[in-house]
Amino acid sequence: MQTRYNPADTEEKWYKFWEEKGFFNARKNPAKKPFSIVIPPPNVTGILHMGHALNNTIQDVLIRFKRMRGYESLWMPGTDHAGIATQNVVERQLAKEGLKKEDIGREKFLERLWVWKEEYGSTIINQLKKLGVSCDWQRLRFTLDERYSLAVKQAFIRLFNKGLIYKGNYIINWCPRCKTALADEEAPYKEIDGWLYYIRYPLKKTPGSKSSVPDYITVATTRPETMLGDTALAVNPEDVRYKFLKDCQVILPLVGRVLKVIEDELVEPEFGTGVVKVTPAHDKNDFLIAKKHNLEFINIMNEDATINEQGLEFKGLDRFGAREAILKRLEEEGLLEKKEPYRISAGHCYRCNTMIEPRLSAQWFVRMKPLAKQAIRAVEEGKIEFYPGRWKKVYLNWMENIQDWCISRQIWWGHRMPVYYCRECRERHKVSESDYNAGIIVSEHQPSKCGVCGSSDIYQEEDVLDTWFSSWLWPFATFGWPFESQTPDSEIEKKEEFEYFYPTDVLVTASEILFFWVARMIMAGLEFVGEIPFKRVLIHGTVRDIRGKKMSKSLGNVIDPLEIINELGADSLRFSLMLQAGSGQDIYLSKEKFLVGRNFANKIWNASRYILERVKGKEKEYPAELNLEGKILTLADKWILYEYNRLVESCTSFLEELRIYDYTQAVYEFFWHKFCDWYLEISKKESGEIKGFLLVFILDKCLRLLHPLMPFITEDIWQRLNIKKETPTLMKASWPETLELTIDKREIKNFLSLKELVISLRAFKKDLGIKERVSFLVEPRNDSLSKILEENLQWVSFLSRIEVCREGSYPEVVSTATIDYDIFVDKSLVKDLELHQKRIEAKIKELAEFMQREEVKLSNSSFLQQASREVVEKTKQRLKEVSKEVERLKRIKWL
RNA sequence: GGGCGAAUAGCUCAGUUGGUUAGAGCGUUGCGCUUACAUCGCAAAGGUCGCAGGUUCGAAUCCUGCUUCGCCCACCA
Repeated sequence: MQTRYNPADTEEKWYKFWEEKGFFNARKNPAKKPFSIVIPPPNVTGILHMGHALNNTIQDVLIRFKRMRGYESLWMPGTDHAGIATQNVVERQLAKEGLKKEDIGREKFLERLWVWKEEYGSTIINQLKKLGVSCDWQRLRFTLDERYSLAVKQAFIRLFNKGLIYKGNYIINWCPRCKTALADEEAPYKEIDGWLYYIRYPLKKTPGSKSSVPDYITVATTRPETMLGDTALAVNPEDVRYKFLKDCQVILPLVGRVLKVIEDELVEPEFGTGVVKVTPAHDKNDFLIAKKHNLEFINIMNEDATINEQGLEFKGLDRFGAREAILKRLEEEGLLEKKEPYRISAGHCYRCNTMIEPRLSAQWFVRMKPLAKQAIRAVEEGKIEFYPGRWKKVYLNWMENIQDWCISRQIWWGHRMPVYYCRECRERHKVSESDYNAGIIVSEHQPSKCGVCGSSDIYQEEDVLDTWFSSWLWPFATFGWPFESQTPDSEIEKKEEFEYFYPTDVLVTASEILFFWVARMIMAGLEFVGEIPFKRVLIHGTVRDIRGKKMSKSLGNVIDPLEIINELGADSLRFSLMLQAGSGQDIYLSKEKFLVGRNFANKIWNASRYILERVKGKEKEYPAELNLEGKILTLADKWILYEYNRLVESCTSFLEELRIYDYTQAVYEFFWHKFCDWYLEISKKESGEIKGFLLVFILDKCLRLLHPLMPFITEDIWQRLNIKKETPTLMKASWPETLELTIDKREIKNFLSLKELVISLRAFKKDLGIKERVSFLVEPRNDSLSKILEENLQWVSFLSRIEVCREGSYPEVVSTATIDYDIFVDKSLVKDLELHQKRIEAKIKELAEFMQREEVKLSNSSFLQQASREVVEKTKQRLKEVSKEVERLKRIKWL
């Protein structure tokens, strides 16, 4: 074994071994309890970033832990077709050839998309493998797989038949670059700097009205270009300032249209001038008002957000160009009163960041309220739990205010909607804006003729479904649902497999997709299979750079996990992430932070190297389990076994409670600072008949406990151990159980006091400026301690780098003390007493202050009466001990 | 506008029903090649737990208010 751990030597080798031997695969196994997780399917266009690394490491830790604990542990992998994102990639490819997708047509374009998918679609999967994830790759799914597509169609049909899907003309978020509708969740608001423009709309007095009217009325707007589509002005009904508007006509500048004047509570009299221009086809609010007041809808834009023929002279300009042109014209006509700087919040496409254009168009929607109902109940009743629990509120808050979901997309890459139209029926009905259901046939396959009129002139809906409309079925569609309508392609798509593994146990995700995905999966699970999709939801933080900025390519602040894997190893990456992933907090990363993992891996490597060399050739094969009968254990042996037991217990319960950080911390602390720093060091001076076995035993168990975190290095070392192994791989080895130990607590205390003695000696020596290995006189406070010191003298001397004397005659001594031992050294050897004196004085002061506080407490009758007896006893005991300590420290000062 | 969260050592964070002298990692300072490991070991410095009240015998922990920061939601022209 080399003196340094080299991950490159091990990682690929072991991953291949695991995968080829089928260790990742999970199948229905009645002898075992199931444990399952479905992966949040990465976009097929994705490349591994730190967020994936974090998310998947957490899942792998849980999956590996449960597998070792004896569960049939399934991790279902797959990728998401990511409609817009993937289409964009191939569109860019086409653009390089000077082509648009329309040039080659839908069919050819989709062909190219599949070619792309076949070539690059497994990139992210291969990268995940480098991370060490133990997914059941035989089950790899893709949301556009044939079988999966069937599930999507079925889901659509079922909802449609229940009346939960409808088509309608509404204002939706339109991305003029992607040329598609987007769901509200896909169009997050961002604040940008803009202006609030004050525009004068000329007034004309109507014949017969008495009041005097001004020449114009001023309207404030942030989007002057939409005025081309204005059909009314609105004021608040309570606003007395504008009552006169009833008596006049408002003329829309530049266009000349006469506008209605309406009153609506939605108008805020304090904002701007208190008069709102109403553009029903280009603003969500205006749309609602227009519906209420029966206004005319005028669409002034094309799908690429250029002005259409409704825009008169501005036709052909894009929306921002039109704004400039209109402002210029208004200014020329003296109708632009002023402008004020104003922060506008506007939706932006989550795929390409283009500013959203609210657009009136015919789209498909899912009625969410009925679906949300049971999904709310499931969480309220605790059937699904969030970790950390605070997300429950966020979830409920969103669900209770849920809006209908726009699921149609005007793109080509995706599940084309299972909707067909009968041309005859539609023409006969002269389909109007309000009657979208005429001539609609919803069906899995294209019907040969119309069920109503018998016509065979039937065509399919052009739109595809929102990608999330397929992802929300993920926890059951991946198993091959629906089972009724098809025969399984293979044994892993059998209904029994689904029934065994579903509901899944934990869903691990970042908070960003709580609404996009998690909430919707809960609704889908309950709606389509009548059962929650997962029992627990673990929400981890977002990965950020060291200054707290989200990592993104455009900011240039990404830390590439693959680079970390190449430089430091996957285990280092995994461990470092888990150690920082706190309790769902965002994590702030810099490259240096990954050194913790590398250093720890190296520590494991070297500790193992030491042990393996030490026991080399001693035994042919060590037994797997500990039999201590008739064996003599040293104090250190007992202590490490005692600590080991505590470790096993806490690791197990931490992992069961999804407290991965605590688990990581615990196993790190034990291995490095207890096992290596103390037990291994002591073992250098302590032999004993079973020392070798104990070292191997603890190492074996630590490798098991560490395996979920650091699968590669642990497997590599474990394979070198000469113990009796129950499986060919550590992956499938059993998770450690606590030992039945009969260890007297006093012995642990005695060990700890020796440990404290060593620490005091080291500090004492340093304080006094003694570098050489000189003799110290150590006097135990009682006889039994005296015996203990005698027995452990060797390692105490060794670890404290002094000669421990039990008898000595010092003419002049300096002394210090621990609770149980007094320590003396010949004054002539002391080089620097001052530092030591100062520290002792400081310590005395600190303890005296503490004592005072405790004394006050104990003289307080309410404390004595009301605090539990246990607490009072403890306080008294503590005070006694501290006062003893102070006495001793004071004595030292006089020497 | 509504909701959620955070504020603890120079930095990043633990601190689970209120009860040892508030912890760790990194960083800093000093010492050290001792039978694995300098990607190491040892020792040390460093904190009125954001502010102000309140509850309590006792508050980093519970309550109220305030300040600062972050996130999410919303039909803020």
